[in-house]
Amino acid sequence: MLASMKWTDLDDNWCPVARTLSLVGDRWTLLILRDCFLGLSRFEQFVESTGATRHLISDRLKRLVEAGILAKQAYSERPKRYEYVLTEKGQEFAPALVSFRDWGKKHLPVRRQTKT
Amino acid sequence: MLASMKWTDLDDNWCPVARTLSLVGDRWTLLILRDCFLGLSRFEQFVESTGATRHLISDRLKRLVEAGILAKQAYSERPKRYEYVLTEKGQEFAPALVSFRDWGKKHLPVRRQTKT
DNA sequence: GCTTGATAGTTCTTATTTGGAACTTAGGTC
DNA sequence: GACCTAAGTTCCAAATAAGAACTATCAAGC
Repeated sequence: MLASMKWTDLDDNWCPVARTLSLVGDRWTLLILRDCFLGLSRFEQFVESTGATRHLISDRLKRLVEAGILAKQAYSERPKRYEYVLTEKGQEFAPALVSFRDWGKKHLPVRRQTKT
Repeated sequence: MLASMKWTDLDDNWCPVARTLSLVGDRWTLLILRDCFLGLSRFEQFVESTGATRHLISDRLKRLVEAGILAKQAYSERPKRYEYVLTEKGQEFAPALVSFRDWGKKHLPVRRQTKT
């Protein structure tokens, strides 16, 4: 690996960690997955819960569906409304998120600032 | 969470996953950690192994040291040369990386393209 | 004591990605 | 027919990353 590269180029890396990161190695993507595990499934919910822009959510959901981690399902025909649910492949991300959760709980306690 | 935000703003989020991601929710940061677990410790090694730009590596190492995940240690006094090693806090990331590795091995087999 | 060679960065300019807000589409409610 | 909801898209400005060259500090060779 002589020259610099973009993260999407990692998808064919020899290392399974790198390949995984080429898909989900991104703050918002992982937050969306967290939300899915918490039971959220709709576009507006992801926007509200993560605080990311609609543009980002749109892009990341597309990526996740393409990767077969989420599935886009119509929950209403008229008007057409869609929701995103974890596939089995997506479900298997649980251990990673649990690891992050545990690490965060142990090492990053909330500093309760007086915020408005 | 009404307005959009930056990922570094996640550091005081109610969710431990979000707080963790505010630190390491970034492709290169996690790749650097992977490298550390593989035994790498020097600037040039990270540059070569990850394929990220020197700028990025520099920035991410700083962040990781600040967060107490890596420690910067001099391995030579003259000339001053430093290496980066996992702290205990950093070591405890192992389960997350293992999860990523396992997920990648299972769901993202290498497509052996004939690349130059 | 000048040149070459590491290592660990920094600087610079350009390109790509995000942020923020408004707009769209398609139907529903009052 | 004015307003509402959900799920996006579009636009421009701002922030971040890419790519390459440059710097600092010493060691080794000649």
